[in-house]
Amino acid sequence: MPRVADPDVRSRLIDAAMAALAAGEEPSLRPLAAAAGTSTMAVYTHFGGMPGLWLAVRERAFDALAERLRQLDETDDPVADLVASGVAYAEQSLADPALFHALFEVRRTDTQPASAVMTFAVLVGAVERAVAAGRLASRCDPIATAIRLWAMTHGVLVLVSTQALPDTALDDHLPPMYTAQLVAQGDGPRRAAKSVRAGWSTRTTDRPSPDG
Amino acid sequence: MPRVADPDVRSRLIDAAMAALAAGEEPSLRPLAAAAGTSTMAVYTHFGGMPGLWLAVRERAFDALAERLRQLDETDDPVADLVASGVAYAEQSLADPALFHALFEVRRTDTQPASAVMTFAVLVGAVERAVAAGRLASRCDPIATAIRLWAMTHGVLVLVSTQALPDTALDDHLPPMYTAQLVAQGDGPRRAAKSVRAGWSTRTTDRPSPDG
DNA sequence: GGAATTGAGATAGCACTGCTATGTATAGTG
DNA sequence: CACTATACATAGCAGTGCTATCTCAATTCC
Repeated sequence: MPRVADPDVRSRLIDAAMAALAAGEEPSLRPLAAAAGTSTMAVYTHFGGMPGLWLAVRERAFDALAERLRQLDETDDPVADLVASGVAYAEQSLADPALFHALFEVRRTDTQPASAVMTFAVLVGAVERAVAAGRLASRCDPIATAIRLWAMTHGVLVLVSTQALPDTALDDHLPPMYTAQLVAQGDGPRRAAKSVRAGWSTRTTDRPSPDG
Repeated sequence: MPRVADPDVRSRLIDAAMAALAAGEEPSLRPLAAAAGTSTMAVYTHFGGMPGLWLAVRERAFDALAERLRQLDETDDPVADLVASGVAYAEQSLADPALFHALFEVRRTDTQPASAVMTFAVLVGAVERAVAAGRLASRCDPIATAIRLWAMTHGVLVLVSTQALPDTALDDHLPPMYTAQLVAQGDGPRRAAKSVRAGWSTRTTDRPSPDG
C-alpha cells in the first residue's frame, strides 16, 4: 500500500475555509489551497471537491455548537435550561454570521451533516426534562415543542443576520416569544416568564447599547 | 440626446433571471443575456452589473408578494386575516423556493428593496385592526407583534425550504405557534384557536398527503 | 535491505463566471 | 442634414471549480 492521506492537510483546509468565512471572504479553491500550504488537488483527495469541503466545514461548525450545548450545566430549572440552550444557539450563530449562513446553505452540498441531528437532540432532551419536572403538560410532544422553539430562534436569527431586523431584535423579541410558546405548552405564565428571564440571563455576548 | 435604453430589454432580463431561478438554475450573465435576446452589456447599462439585476429581481418578487397581500379581503375577523396574510406569505415563498431564498440573500446586493417595507406594513396594519377590534390587548405593540409573527413564519419557512424540516412542518407547527403568540398578546385561547383555524383554511397550495 | 506498487499531491489546461475596454450604429438635437 | 451622446455588440481580462496527467514518496512484499 502506498502513501496515505495527511490528516493535517485536511484539517488545515477546513481551518482555511473557516478563516476565510470569518474574514468575510468567500472561500475559493486556489486561495484555500495556498493558505493550507498545499495544491488544489488536496481538496479533491480529501473532500472530493468544494461541496465536500463545505460539508466538512458545516460538520465542524455543528460539532462546535454541539460541544457548547453539551457544556451547559443543568440547573434545577429545566425551562431556564431550555432557554439557555436557545441563547447558546443564538450566540454561537451570531459570533460568525457567515458561518451560520453556511450551516443552512444546503444548496451547496445537499446533505445534512450527522452532527446537526445531535444538536437538535439536546434541545429535545431539555424539553423532556421540563415535561418530567411537571413544568410542561405531559401530553406535550417534546419533538414538536423543540421544533417550534428552534424555528422561532432560527427565524429571528436569520432576519437579524440578513439585517432585515436590527441586532436588538434578538433581546427584544425572543424572550417573549419563548414565554408565549412555553405557556401554550402548559407552563404557568409567571413561572414561564421567570424561567425565561433566568435562562436569557446566560447571555454573555455584548449586545448593542442604546446609546451606541 | 441620443438613443434611449429599451425598457423591454430590462424587463426581459428580469424575466429570464426569474425563469432561471424557477427552473432551479443559477442565473448567470451570458445565458441570461442570450435568453433575453441581447448581449451581456445590457445588464450593465440597465442594472450596473449582476448585483443590480439581483436587486431588481428581489424588487419584483416583493412587489408580487405585496400585490398578493393587498388582494386579501378583510373579513370581520381581523385575527383570521392576520393568519391569512401569514399563509399568503408562506405560500408565495414555497411556490418558488429559489426565489424566496434570493429575497433574503442580502449578501449579493447589500440593499433591501423598497417594496419589502410595504409588505411588512400590511402585516402591521392587520395587527392594528386586531387591537382596534378588541381582540389583542391595547398595550400590545403592533410592530413588535408583527415582527414576532413574521419571524416565526420566516423561521419555519427557512427550515422547510432548506429541508431541515419536512414539508409537513408548515401545517403542523405554524398554526399552534400563531395561537400561542396571539394568546400572549391578549386574545382568548378559544377565540384565538378558532381564528387561526379560519385564517389557516385560506391555504390553497397542495400539501403533501400522509399516504404520499 | 532493495524493489515494486499504489495513491497523495503538483502542474496545466478545460469551460465557466462577472466585469471592462473598445467599437459601432442608432436615436435625439441643433 | 450634421452632430453627438449613448445603448448595445465584441473581445479579452482575471477569477471560479474541475479533471487529465505526471511525479514522487510511503508502504508492503520478497
